[in-house]
Amino acid sequence: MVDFSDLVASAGRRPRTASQFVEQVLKAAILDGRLAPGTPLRQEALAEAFDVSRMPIREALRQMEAEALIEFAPHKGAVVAEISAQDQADTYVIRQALEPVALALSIPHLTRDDLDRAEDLIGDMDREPDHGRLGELNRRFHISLYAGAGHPKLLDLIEQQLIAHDRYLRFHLAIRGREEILQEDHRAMVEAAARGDIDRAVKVLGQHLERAATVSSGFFDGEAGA
Amino acid sequence: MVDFSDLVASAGRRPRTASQFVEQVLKAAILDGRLAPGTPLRQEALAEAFDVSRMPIREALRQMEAEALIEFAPHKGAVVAEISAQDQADTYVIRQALEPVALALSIPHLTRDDLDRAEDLIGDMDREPDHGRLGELNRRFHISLYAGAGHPKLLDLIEQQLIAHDRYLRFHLAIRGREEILQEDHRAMVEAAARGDIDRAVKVLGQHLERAATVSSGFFDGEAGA
DNA sequence: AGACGCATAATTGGATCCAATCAACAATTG
DNA sequence: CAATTGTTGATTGGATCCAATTATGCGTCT
Repeated sequence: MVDFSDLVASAGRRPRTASQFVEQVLKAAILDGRLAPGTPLRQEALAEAFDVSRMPIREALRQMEAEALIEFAPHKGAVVAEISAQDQADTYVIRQALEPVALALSIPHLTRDDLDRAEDLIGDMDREPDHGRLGELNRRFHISLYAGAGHPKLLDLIEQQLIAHDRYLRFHLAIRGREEILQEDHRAMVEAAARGDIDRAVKVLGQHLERAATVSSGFFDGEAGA
Repeated sequence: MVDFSDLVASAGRRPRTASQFVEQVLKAAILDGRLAPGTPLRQEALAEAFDVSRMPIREALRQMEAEALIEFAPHKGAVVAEISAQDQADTYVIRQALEPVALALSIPHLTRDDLDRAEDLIGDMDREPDHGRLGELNRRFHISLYAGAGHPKLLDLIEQQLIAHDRYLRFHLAIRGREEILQEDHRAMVEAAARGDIDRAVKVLGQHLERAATVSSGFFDGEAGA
């Protein structure tokens, strides 16, 4: 059983509406693994923990359903979406299709600021002791390299996939340590991007995703305990 | 001003919940252009037209926001999402990245049924007089070719992009007639897929999307009247 | 005359209440 | 004794009501 009160206590700044607040907190909790897959989300319990009525809860759940973070069944309620080898593989296939395109489009327009930010994030990842925050840093690193791509819809879509990836990264970090981050690839990508070497950067990114997918794919076969 | 009652009158079978019914009707109306971009969606007016309370309306709107079909501002309400040359270009970039991957993965596993369905849909498109329904047929055609790809998340994502594309296709059909469908490309794709010729099929698909994007891109420059 | 401020109306966000649906368990029957 | 059916409790879906926020229009002041 999960104590939802802990979640709301650890929340950041409250947004304008209660719905957004609920969504923000639940989303973060699902992504960093505090809410395990399959956990039922009872509206009444959540309402009490957040000290609001059931209505903002319902609206937040509806939106998270559309983001595939939870699964909804009419008159049955919501549960945290399951993770699976299949789902993880899907995410990698999609990232492999989208991110090289974004990177290639982005590199010609990358600014010094973008590259600095990417390098800073690599350093931040080296120093970050909390696994729960590594996912966000990794996400921001990748996105910073795609910042010049234009095509906001493309970037939104990639961010969604990176968010989905976060859930898996969390598990891998907990079990196998942080080798999964593959920081050498990150450095090589920034270096190639800084030189404007599109082909090289795209190739490294492709290998990076390929390697990450391979390392990750073994996870569900034996070690998936909890 | 739009008469929402007409929309609800033209609706199909009612799903289990009122929210789903509202969402289904509004979604279809936005996609086929009956609800123009920028149209404000007042909850009270919708509630009256659908003969339900404002609550199912709100839940439906929330979900459509997550699908980017409407735009939401706190305390201001919802409007039908705008369309733009930029948004259309984004959609094509994303489709160009995703669909060739899906097609290549799918072809080895396509069944006779899948191919028959694709061919039937080409014929249906030739015979369909209603522009509003052409989008759905085109969508189903593309998806039928990707049916063997596995990776359900990838297919869902592609379907989302095809849905987004529907809104633009509707406008092009109304203004320039149905040349935009490029049925020769469709036939060539099925033919190559049936032969198991992945390279050829992927190449035709890439050109198909390229040509469609080119034809479409001129749209917003001069002819956008309404 | 134009701009600012205040009051009022319209609209959405949230709370509370009721109805419909589903799950679990007990009683009954073959 | 197993299967089925009725009944009760829990949970979600929907309706109504109230509060908070925003837009609009008028009046006043500069």
